[in-house]
Amino acid sequence: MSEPVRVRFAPSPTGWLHVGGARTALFNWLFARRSGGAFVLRVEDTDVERSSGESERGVLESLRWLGLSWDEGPDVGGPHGPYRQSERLDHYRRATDRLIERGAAYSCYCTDAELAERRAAALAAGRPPQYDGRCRGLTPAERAAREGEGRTSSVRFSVPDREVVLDDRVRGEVRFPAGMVGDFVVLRSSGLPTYNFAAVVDDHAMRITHVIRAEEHLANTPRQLMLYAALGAAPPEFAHVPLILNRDRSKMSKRDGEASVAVGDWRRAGYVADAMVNYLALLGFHPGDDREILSRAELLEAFTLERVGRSGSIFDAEKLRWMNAHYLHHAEAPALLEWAGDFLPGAARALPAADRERLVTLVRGNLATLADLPGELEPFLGDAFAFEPAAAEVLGAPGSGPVREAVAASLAELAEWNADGIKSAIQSAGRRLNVKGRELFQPVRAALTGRTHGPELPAVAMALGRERCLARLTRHHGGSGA
RNA sequence: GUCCCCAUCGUCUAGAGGCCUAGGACACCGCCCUUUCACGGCGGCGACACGGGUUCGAAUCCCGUUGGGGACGCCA
Repeated sequence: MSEPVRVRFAPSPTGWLHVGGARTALFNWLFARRSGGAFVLRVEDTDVERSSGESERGVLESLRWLGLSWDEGPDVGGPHGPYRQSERLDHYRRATDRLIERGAAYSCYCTDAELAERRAAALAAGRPPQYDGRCRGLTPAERAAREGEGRTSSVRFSVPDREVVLDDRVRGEVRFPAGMVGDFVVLRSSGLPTYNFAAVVDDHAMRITHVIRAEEHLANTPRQLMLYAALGAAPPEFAHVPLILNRDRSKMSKRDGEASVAVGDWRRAGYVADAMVNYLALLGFHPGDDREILSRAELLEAFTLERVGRSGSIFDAEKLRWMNAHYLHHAEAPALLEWAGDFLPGAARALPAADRERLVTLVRGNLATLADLPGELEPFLGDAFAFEPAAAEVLGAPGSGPVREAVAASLAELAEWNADGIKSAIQSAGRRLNVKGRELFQPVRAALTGRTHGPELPAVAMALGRERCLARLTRHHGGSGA
């Protein structure tokens, strides 16, 4: 009851951190931090073919970027290390020996080719593609014979023929009928453990109390429960969270035309971690009220497994974008500048700190991602521009329509441009041409800034490079005419 | 094929028998705000997969159908 909570996130370093993995990590982190428990990071690198140190570094880096700090892990150590499965082989070996001693596991001499052939045959015949258990009852003599042939062996678990009942924290009671799984491999012929076995041995050794993971592991759970029983260990609580889906509702994966699955890609595209965390938290979790924007503290305060849904969710890049824009729009200048990092153009970086802050504050309302920064800042930066020729070009350009004419008329009066003057210039042009002020002000300002901003803009723009703003104005209205 | 899971607007979701002529958000479509550093406000469109029960009453409970997904690996 009062046993301290210990949860873990166990990525396999075979690629970049997937948004689904990120959400699983986030839920674990939230659960741990909320209860004052420990969050353990364990690297499941038992697939030597696909695992790499580079991937591990990438995954850890993405996790750090998201701000999901861990208490124990391969980089920081801890009392139950090592935290990389490839460094825990002796644990698996010992557990395997224990299983064999108890008659709960046995050596299997079947080869990959034989197994694949039988699996295909079973499938073709409409039978479940399970291992048929043919090495289970081998006598010592038969085993010796096979070893004599030079066959290598793996170790399989003797699956007991009984129903397994799981009481899942998000799905409730789930019953798995007996006879559904065949004897599965726990230790490969290479000496490396398989996922189900390593996870059980480690979760037990690391004193994990709650296993919060994706629903794709639900079907693995009966196997793991049987292993806990055979090992004489008490299983942790399980909570299987629904999958994150592609548009076609299949498990989210990288494919053409779909949103990126890698957290790092979103980061590089100018998304900020707070928005990502907020968005991911709300995929499958609901705070219980109408809030959509929740800080980490609010998420922490609201999070419970009881409020995690049961059905899969499609990853909606549009909503993520909206949320990202929200965070950008509401960010204080220092935070925005910190987030901006490499997205900030060199010319802006060269500015005095006060100007830099003023500049980003000015354009932040127009940003959807940090990648919009260079474009939004461009009118205020860069080379000086000759105003007179540009203005002449606009005024002499063809085109018609009251708005365009009024814009041109305003421009003419902008020779004496200053912060107070722009509005009266626009208004007087509007009066002359009988066009509502709003219709004029909008396009002029939109042209100036790319979108909307208050009149302080001209003053700032003037200070930082008014010619450049005007260049933009002439581009927009000089070309499109009416 | 077998087992398991899931099922409310296009999408994320609220809803735990009457508060529902089903609420919020994104997107979309209109309208409004620009003597002011705030990036907003208002409105519209739009869903309980289907069929049976149970009940005075069902989006909510039960059964079935359909649909979708996941798992059945010496991947995790």
